[in-house]
Amino acid sequence: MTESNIFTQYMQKRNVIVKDKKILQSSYIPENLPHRMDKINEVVEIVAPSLNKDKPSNILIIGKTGTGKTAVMNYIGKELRKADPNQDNCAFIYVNCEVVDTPYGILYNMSNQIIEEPNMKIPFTGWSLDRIFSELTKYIDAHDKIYIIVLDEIDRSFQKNGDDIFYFLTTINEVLKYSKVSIIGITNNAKFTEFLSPKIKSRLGEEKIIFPPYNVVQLQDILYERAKFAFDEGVLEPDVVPYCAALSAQEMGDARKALDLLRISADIAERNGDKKVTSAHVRYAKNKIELDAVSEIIKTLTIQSKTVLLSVILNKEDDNEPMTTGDVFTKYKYICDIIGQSALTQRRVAGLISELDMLGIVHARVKSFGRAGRTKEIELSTPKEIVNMIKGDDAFIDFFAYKPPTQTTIC
DNA sequence: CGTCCACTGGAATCAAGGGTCT
DNA sequence: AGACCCTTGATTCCAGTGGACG
Repeated sequence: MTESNIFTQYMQKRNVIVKDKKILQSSYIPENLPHRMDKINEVVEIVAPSLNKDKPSNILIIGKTGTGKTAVMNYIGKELRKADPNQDNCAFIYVNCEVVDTPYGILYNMSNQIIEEPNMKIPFTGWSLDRIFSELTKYIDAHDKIYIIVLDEIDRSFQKNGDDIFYFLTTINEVLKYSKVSIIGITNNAKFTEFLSPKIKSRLGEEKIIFPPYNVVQLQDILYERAKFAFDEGVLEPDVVPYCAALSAQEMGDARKALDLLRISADIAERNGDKKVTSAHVRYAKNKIELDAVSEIIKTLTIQSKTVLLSVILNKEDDNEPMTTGDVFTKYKYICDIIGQSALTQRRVAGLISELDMLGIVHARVKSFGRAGRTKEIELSTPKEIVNMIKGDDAFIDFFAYKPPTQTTIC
């Protein structure tokens, strides 16, 4: 028995309604992937020869977020390891290009999964790409097996950095004598291949598999499949799963969102001390998720970006008219002046606005006013909570403390 | 129908800051 | 220590461009 501490009372009164939290994580790989057996079989059929040291075709997997692409690949990876426990014939490597989206980052990540000897690992910065390429090639060839490399969210990295890595990976087989590499690219952008150079395009897309979005019924099955193990009988009100499924089906059948929704709903119920999860919890969870997503993004913004955003907010508060890039820039310079921050060029600010637009924090569309020029019409599209968060940011304390000499109090 | 404004989009380039290697 | 390497954010330059106005 441990001594009591400040956590004991919490631990004792805590009511637990989720038996096993990790089952509800979207990263968890269930024993059984409902409505995806057909896709699994398609991939297995292509990949299977690797167990006999034959190189499988490269595969390009296309499908919207939350359609099970990653889950299927992880599942296959798990099975592949079961079939070849010592990885004598084939090694399965999974790299998510979204987390690390620089060429070096991807290569670093990938290489260190491939390279097992600790003293041969690649340092996380400092080397030239060429050097990694050649070390990696050498290492791979020395091990005489099939490497299956899964590149998740492949389009992310590509858009930013061109196709160097993919060129390397798709042509590496020409240099290899003993080992072979086969690539499985995962993308949620159906038009991804358009950007590729013809050579890479044909290599990468030797086989294409398309993952359609889930419909409501399928989403329900997926949720029930997990809920079965995560909750005791009767903890979920009967309408909870259908509600989660319905909400997520509206968002392009995203199973990850559906799971998040269920997990967070349960979390909230738990923290409230409720014995059951109800649709009210789900509504609350949906709200929380949306808010968290935006505030997470805001936290990672540069000070400059935040300043631009603040400028947009203030512009909107001054008058509700739609604003232009010029308006935002003027106000932006004004803010910079007060908080003593060097101001960027208009060009750069216009760029930052476009970035904020892509993140969905502001809404901007190009509009032409004929002779009066062409500009972006910018609207703010964030809830109050976020606005307050920006205003409360440390960087702007000085700004809000500052009172222009002529200013009269505004209520 | 052409002009011409006030930006946009893209590309090339720089500087600073992380690091390794010899 | 000095030579290199990669990444990121910012700067600079320049060629468009949609459409209201004349």
